[in-house]
Formats: sequence, C-alpha cells, structure tokens
Amino acid sequence: MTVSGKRAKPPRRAGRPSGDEQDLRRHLLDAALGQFARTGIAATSLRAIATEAGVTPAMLHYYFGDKARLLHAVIDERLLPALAPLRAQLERAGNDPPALTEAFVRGISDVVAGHPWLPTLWVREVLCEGGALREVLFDRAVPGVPQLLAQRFAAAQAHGQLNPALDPRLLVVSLVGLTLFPAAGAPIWRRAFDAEALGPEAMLEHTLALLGQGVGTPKRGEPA
Amino acid sequence: MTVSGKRAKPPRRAGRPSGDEQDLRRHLLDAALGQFARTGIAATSLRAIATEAGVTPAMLHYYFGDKARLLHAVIDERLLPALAPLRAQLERAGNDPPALTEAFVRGISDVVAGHPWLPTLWVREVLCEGGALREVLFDRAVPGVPQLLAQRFAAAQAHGQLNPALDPRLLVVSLVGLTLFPAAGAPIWRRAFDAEALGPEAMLEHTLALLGQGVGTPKRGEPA
DNA sequence: ATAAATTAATTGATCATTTAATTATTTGCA
DNA sequence: TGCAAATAATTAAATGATCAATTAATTTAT
Repeated sequence: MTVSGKRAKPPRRAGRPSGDEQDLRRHLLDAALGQFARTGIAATSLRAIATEAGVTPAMLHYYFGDKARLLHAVIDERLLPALAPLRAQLERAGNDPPALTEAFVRGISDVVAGHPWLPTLWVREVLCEGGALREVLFDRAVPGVPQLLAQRFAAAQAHGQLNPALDPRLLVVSLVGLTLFPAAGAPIWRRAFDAEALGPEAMLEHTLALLGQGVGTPKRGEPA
Repeated sequence: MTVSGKRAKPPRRAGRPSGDEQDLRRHLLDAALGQFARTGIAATSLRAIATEAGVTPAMLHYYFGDKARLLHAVIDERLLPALAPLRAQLERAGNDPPALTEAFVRGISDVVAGHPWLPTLWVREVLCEGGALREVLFDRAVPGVPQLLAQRFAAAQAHGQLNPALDPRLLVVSLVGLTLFPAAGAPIWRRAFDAEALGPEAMLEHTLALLGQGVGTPKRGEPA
C-alpha cells in the first residue's frame, strides 16, 4: 500500500514533525482500541491495526515496541482513564460494602454512557482464561471491589454455598454484566436499584447466588 | 512436546481400536469445546486442543478436516443440542411476543443450569465482529427470537428511539447477558420475572432502552 | 542566507516463529 | 496379510518483530 489517502489525518510525509509527534501515536492508540474492542484482542493482528490506521505495521513497533506494550499503552491511556471517574466514586465510598456496591453500580453506568465500547471489551476479555486483560481488569480496573467481593465470597464459601473452584474476582464481571450489559442507558439492574426494589446488600446476595453453581467450563474429564 | 502422560484417557497407542472409533471423536469434540469455551475460539490453536486431548494435531485433521469443520462439529453436536430444550420451549410459545419472551427467559435459565459453559461462550463469541460463531448464534441458536426482537426494534427505530447503526440481533445477547450472566442458578432477572416485578413486555422494553445508545465501538475518526 | 549536517519519522522488504493443513509412514489388531 | 488408526515429518501461510534505506523537518556551519 502506498501513501494513498485513506488515513484520517493529512498524509504525513517523512521527516521530523512540526511538534505533533504524539498525534499519530494517539491515532494508532485509537485504532488499536477500536480493533481490540471490535474483534477481540487475541484475534487482532498488528497488520489489521496498521491497515485501519493507514500506516505500516512497523509504525506500531516504532511507537510502542511490541504488541504487549501496545496493549499496555491502550490500557494505561484509554481503558484506565475511562474508568477513572468510577474509581473516584469508589474512593469516596470508602470501605463500607453497601456504599461500595452502590458506587460501583451507579458509577459504572455513568462511565459507560461516555465509553460504549467499554463493557463489550471488559466482558469479552475477562471471560478468556489467560487473556492479556484479565489481571488488569481484575486488579487495577476497580481496586477494592474485587477484594470486597472476595471477602463476602469467602464467607459464603465457608458455609458451603459456593463452588470452591470459582475465582471470586469473577464476581466483578457478574456485576458488570448484570449492570450494564451490553451498552449503556438505564440498565435493568440500575433501574431496580433506583426503584428501591433491590438494595446494595440484596444485589450482592443475588450476585453470590448467581455464581453458586460456578462459572463452569468443561474440564478434562467427561464434560458434556 | 512428546506423548507424555498429562492426558485424561489412557495412552492410546496407534493401531486399530477395539470398536470405539467414535469414542475418540467425542473426546476430541469435548476437548475442543472446553478449549473454545475457556480461552476463546480465535485464541485457541489446534495444537492446544490436541495437547489437551492427548493426541497429535493430525488427529483433528483426520476426524474433522480443518478448524472450521471442527468448529461446525462442535456447534452441531454440542452447542445446538444443548440449546434444543430451549428451542422446544420457544416452539410451544408460538408467535406471541410476550409468551416467546417468557419462554426464552425461563428456558435459557434451565438450559444453562445443565451447561454452565454456554453463556460464557455465547456472550464472548457473539461480541466479536467477524467471529465464527456470530451468525450461528444469531440465526440458528434461538430461531424466531431475533426476528421477533428485530420487529420490535424496527418499530422503536421508527420512533427515533434507537441507534440506527445497531444490529437488532444483538438484542438477544442482551437477553442472554441480563438473564443468566455469567453462569446459572437463579439470575436476578429471572427472579424479578418470577416475582412479577417485571412482565415479558417490560423486559422487552428494558432491553430496547438498554440498547438505545448502541453497542458502540470506536470508529475511524476521533473515538476517545 | 544558504548549504550542509543532523535527526526523527516512515517505508518496504525480510527474518524467525507459529500456525493450519497435508502427506508419508508406522503401528497394532482382525 | 490387510487395513484402519495414529504418529511423525513436511509444506504453506500468517504473524510478530526487525532492518536498512528513504524522506523531510530542524539544526548547524559557513
């Protein structure tokens, strides 16, 4: 492909830039985010990102090094900043479980309204074992919430109510999925919440009950 | 990797089996389903499936031809049969929208109770544009439901309530996600349904409202 | 002021690796 | 032996990653 004009920006010719070095970098970041959100991280090749951005694959290496660092740049400069308002809301909620749950449900609804690609990416990627985004979404996306849920999870597990093989951090996925899947607006859970049909405690209870049978995937033995 | 012993079945040496030719085929099918459900279809290599099954990749070619046909075998012999009870329930509901919706919500809850890997696979794969399972899940998994929703979608669209760029078939994903995400048991929507807090019509309305802002992913221009 | 040198940005081609897919060969049982 | 089952070895395509060469903006020297 030549330097023909399907790129968004005016054809940047080679040479030292006039001061907007970071502009193309942001463009590449957005192209990567779009491709990741649309077709999944594992399924997107650097070539696909480069083609969408109207550059050669080598540019991605020039700006980001390798695919892992490109992904981390997307995480640090797109995903986590998008979640920043939610984290602030969680911060204000402190350590009170009901307040934290309420902050999560309300906050994520608001965040997603401005970033409709977020839940699709979140839900899809955290559901892939060994996925590159998994740990980030577990530990850095909404700090505090997984730990809170893990405590309650442990308690429920002690009473033999839960599948022992279940990762408690997946509880957050359940909250995301139930709260705003797949897009935005006024999700049913949020509505029920607002209508006092369910309080924060009840929502946690329901989530735990939901996962009582485990987020099962067939194992080695005799699955189906 | 050699044929060392992390396999589930006893080491099958070469040679004619004692009559269980289809046994290994089913074993491979289950291994493929498990890997697909656990790490995603696009991210799983035939090597991973073969390793999990304790055979060489050539066996997959021997029994299924190529990856696409292996996937179709998984669909036809695992995914769609798992959904058969749900389809029967939809059949009985006829063409009445509320009855169809109720049958869908109740039926899929029951189906997933016996196949906990189903919603994870469904939700993750249908969320990948260009994913191999997308059309199957759209058109063959729950025939009739997407069409029903598409009609209501068109009506809502005519009133300017919905994002024109939205694929109406994604409404089913919303139903799946809201009904039983991520696993099984007594999902909150089902509970609300049983408690008469929400009728079938209200559920449809909520789903439409949910999707009002679109399942957006960033496009070429200036996304973030 | 103009030309040369410098430096950053970008390209096209290419490397090694991995993957899917195929072929050839061996194994064991009837 | 004959034949199906399974493996090992092979091929072709795609992917991530790298490289030398090219281009032009900026700086430096004259």
